[in-house]
Amino acid sequence: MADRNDVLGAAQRVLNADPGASMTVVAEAAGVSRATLNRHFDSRETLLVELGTRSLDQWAQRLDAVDVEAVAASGDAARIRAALEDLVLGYVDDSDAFGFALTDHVILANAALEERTQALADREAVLFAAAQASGVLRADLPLRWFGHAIYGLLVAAREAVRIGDVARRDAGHLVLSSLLAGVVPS
Amino acid sequence: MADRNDVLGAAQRVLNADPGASMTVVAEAAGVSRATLNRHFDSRETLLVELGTRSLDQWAQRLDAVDVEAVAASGDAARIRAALEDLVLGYVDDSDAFGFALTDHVILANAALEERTQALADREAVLFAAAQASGVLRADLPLRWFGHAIYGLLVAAREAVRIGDVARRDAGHLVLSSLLAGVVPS
DNA sequence: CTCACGTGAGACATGATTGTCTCAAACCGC
DNA sequence: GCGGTTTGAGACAATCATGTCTCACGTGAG
Repeated sequence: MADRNDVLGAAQRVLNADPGASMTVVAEAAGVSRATLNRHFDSRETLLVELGTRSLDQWAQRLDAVDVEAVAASGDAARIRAALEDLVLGYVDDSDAFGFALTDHVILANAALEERTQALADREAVLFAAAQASGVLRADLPLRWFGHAIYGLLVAAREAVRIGDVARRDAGHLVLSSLLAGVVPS
Repeated sequence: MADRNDVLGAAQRVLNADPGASMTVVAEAAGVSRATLNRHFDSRETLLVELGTRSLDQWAQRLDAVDVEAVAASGDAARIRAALEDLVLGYVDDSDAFGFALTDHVILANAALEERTQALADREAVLFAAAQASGVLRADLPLRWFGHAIYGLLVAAREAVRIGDVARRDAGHLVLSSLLAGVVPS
């Protein structure tokens, strides 16, 4: 029997491939009838929002995993740098599964999710601020830019892998290296 | 009277704000009846594809403007570097108007557009290759990655401006600086 | 065995969007 | 001014995804 969570997982896979997939397609992919799909999720939006929530959960988990607040508070440049790298590499891994949430309009338009996104961005910003203070990140860039830049490179990596321009296993390194050092030789 | 081109411009503005806008909304924004809109464009897809074409035209124009082929052939590091900067700054300007085409699924799914996108990416790649050869770009990154990275940062900048995290006039510098030098102090 | 429960299949109404069509009015060049 | 052309307004059919509902079936617990 397909667990509610299994359904969610299948939906994630399908929508990741085609964000416009209909409920019928999602149901088929989940090996479940459309009726059952609607028993689990009142509406399409409910499903999308839940998936958005899932991706934010994952984001939060990444932040927890590196213990951003503690690392930021430490002011230790080496720790901050390491946390930053872990974080970005983790994001790249996640973008594989949650990537569609990065650009899906239904998800992006949801007020609750947007609010939570802001909250998570704030948590992240604390790390960025500490990084700037300790010389790990450039102080001449706006604090808020770092998050966006990472986001953009995630979108880029996802697309590059999809197209076949870069191997999946290289994506993490490319994002991290480009982000930190840029594309010009030093 | 609304010229066909005016309509296209209005459609661009509307869809830039809301990529899911209906034909009715587009027509209203263009100050034209839905009937007339459909006289200009057979279908919604036709309209989208035309807008996609427009954005690719703009891209091509940017490549022409810096004369990529000639610059690449010159092998002159300074010229290459300058062209690269002009190109990216130009893209950032364009992303303001054409940005929605960056992520719209109807446009991205169109075979003809995708083909042309590849062709333009190829033209761009020539410059990147010359840049790598002349030491302007890192040789340890895959050639194809540069285009994606730029694309990603454009998406990032667009979003950052939309949110209000960065001022429009700063976007170009942020993208260029982050792309070239990275976010770590040198 | 039996009963409660979840499920699949499918019919159904609904709503939104799309593309077409018609007709009257406005507009254009001559 | 006239006749051809373009437009707006609105009706129209068709399509499609959605959400609801019913009913028969299978299963699993008691």
